[in-house]
Amino acid sequence: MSDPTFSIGTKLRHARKIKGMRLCDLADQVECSEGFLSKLENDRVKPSLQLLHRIVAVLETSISNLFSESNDSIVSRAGTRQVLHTSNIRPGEGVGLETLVSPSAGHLLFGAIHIVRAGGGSSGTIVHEGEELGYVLEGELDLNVDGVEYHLMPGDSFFFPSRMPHGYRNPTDKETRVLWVNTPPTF
Amino acid sequence: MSDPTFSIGTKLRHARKIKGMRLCDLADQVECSEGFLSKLENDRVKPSLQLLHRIVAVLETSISNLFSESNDSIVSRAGTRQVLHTSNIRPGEGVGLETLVSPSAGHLLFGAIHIVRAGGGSSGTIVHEGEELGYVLEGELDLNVDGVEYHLMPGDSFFFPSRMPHGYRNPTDKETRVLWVNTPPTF
DNA sequence: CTTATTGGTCAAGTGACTTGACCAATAAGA
DNA sequence: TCTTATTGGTCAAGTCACTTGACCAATAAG
Repeated sequence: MSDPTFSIGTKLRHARKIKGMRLCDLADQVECSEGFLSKLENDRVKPSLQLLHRIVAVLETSISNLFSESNDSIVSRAGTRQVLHTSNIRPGEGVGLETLVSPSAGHLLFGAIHIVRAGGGSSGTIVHEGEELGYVLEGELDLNVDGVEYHLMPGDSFFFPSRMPHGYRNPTDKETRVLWVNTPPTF
Repeated sequence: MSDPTFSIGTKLRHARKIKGMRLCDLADQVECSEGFLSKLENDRVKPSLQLLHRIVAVLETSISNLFSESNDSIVSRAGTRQVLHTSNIRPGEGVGLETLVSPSAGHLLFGAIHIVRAGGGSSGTIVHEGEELGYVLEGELDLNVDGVEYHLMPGDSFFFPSRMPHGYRNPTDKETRVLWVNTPPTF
């Protein structure tokens, strides 16, 4: 009822997974033993603050992030989300706004972002492992997956493995809003 | 450009993961070797149709499902989704409709469903592994996670580990629509 | 000056998956 | 017909990432 959403160990493990590191990689960089990190992620030991500091530095998170009870971060409110990018990628390609739907950047098996694009906004083409799912909340979207073009309307959705080359654009001059979910690699 | 979305091996692996089985479990039930299944899931061998038949039987999928090119199942259209439940759980609790947003039931690292609930519709409380994310598309939702009640409006979202006891209901007599994403256990 | 406690190390163990050597049964070639 | 491939597998050893338990130095407490 008042437990933090995730234990310290779980948060650390997720933060590590998101960076695609193994225990031995982290142990190398942090300069401590792999076994100790394992116990740490399973909440079997308490680290010193010195060590914890080195760990969060490597994992690019913060100690406060680890310790935040963040009970309320179970719910994320429409207007209050953390901004990831305010992209204005290339001239004439419109603007975009990406905000974080899943809480506290990381510590997750999958993540979701809310994307708003106006006036022809487009994206690059990224290829990686994992899977991608999107749901068009508002407006229209031209999605290109593996060379095939799909035109999506509100309520339409898509799903594909991340390794398929993909990109998208807003073909209209109205705003398009998309909820985009994907997995980090190698979970 | 015309590859199937997933290879046979990947589909088989996902189907197995969804059932929470290890290679040795499947090998036991199918009565073949673990090594061969490993090679099969990595697309290094072709099985006989007899063997494949036994495998899909255990995994509760079908051969046609494995071989479907399903290029177009990358996109799922608003009105055309597969219905999972048409629930009318208990008298006085309203009705619900759950449709599948992610394609072809299974073979996925995570899945998404679209939930529509009218007039006080509620859900049971399930506890399992994994993580849950939801986004309120329309209407209002009362979400209960680990004994704490949250009231959500359109555009609000939630995220929590599946092991926290959770349930939800529609507190209004209007329709509520939610996009719900979660992971199968043990990925 | 003992005796705990804290914060670690190290090496062996484990679970799940992968790999390579091998093999029986059918198919094909001279 | 008698080799010779090819197909569809088995089996045991190997690997990878993680876990576990025995141990240990340094500080704290009785």
